[in-house]
Amino acid sequence: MRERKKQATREALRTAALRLALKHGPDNVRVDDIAEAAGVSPRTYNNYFSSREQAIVAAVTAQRASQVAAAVLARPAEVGLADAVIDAVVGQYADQGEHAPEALLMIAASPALRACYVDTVTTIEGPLAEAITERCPDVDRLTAQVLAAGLGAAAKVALRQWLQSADVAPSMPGFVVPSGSLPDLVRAALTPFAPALDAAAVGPPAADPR
Amino acid sequence: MRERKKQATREALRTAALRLALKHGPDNVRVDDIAEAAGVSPRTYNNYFSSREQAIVAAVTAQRASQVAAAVLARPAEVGLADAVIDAVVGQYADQGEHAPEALLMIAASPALRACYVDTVTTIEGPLAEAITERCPDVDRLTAQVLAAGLGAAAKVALRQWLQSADVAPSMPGFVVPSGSLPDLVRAALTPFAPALDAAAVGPPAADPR
DNA sequence: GCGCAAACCTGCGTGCACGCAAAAATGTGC
DNA sequence: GCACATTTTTGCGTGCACGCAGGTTTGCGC
Repeated sequence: MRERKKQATREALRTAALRLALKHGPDNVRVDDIAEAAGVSPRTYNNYFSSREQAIVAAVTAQRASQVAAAVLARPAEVGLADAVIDAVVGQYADQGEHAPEALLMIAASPALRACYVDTVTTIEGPLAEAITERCPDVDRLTAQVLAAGLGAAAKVALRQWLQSADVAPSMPGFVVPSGSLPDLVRAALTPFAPALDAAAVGPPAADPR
Repeated sequence: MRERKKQATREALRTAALRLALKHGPDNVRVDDIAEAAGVSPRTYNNYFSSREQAIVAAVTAQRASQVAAAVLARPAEVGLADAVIDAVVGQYADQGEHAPEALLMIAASPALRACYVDTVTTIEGPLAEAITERCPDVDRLTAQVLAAGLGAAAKVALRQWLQSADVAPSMPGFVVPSGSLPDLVRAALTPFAPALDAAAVGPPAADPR
């Protein structure tokens, strides 16, 4: 019951942060404003989010981590690890939720928000590693962690590039329209790791014969 | 000639930061102290380093980025990309410089410093990507970036684990002795990516026949 | 209901990162 | 050597993150 309230506060902070940021622009929102809008003290804000941008971004990326893990395990057992994992991650960026378009535009326009948004990919690495070991119990812990981290890093590269493709053009402020399909870019970024994933899934303890 | 002076200031700040941190403990050093010891204003400090920990850590990791890139290109052309790259990265953690032992101990003991130290691995990713494309001009830019990022992520996992292996044991403060060989750990962390590296080096544009 | 322990929220104080604009230092053409 | 354009340094002000030490709420056993 206590947990209920905590999640509620989290949610309130997230949505308040996003709403205010969209309304007044990301630089014209102070932490105090968000806290007040959510009905908590400014100090409490930092018990939930350790930076100002984090709350705004969290409104968009809230349950990505758990979704990815679930998606990996949801793939039929026949498909290889590489396909399962890559499809799962790509799927996360296929459907950006409801009000995401405007939010993403704002995030793309602000360097600080961009960086924070890209960093949230890190949160999927833990669950992803667990999902990998669950699907392939033979790969050892370190390898699973490393593979998950590698995939996360690849996704970050893709995200960064997609978000950046905006401000290369000397466009007027607000005119940031990331070009190309994000899912395609993510898939392209993850594909180089397919050999590593399949190799790990097949013969983890096999010392290479030399 | 101007560049000279900047590098000198950087160096002064780095060494001053490390010296003071070792002397008084990492938490008892303010940026004002470091700045004063280096003979610049506190504000200038933040023109060179964007966080307090960064200067301390930089004293240990200063030219790692360029060294890795050089090491990759130094390997004879016959050895595969995977071996070349992995050896180069592992080599970076084989010989910790002169006064590193005590510095590393301090870094391992402070969570903030640990995080910052791990983050410096990011700086090698750019040069590493360049080195990869230089060695294998056929791999496209995105793939090279992704591979470099993946390797960086793997190295971070290894580093984090090594540094953390200390405070698992309920040891008394200061008694943090990372166990096991760091180079071995790093190699183990990077090895899962070997198949991906070799696959990229061999047939990058080959669409998989289906 | 009642008291108690744990978890949580809050105010305060400190140190820090960084934008901004003026001042100082460093090169450049003449 | 002298005026000038650039780059660096610096002081100042603001907002932010977080440790700490109470006060407040929440849930549990009785």
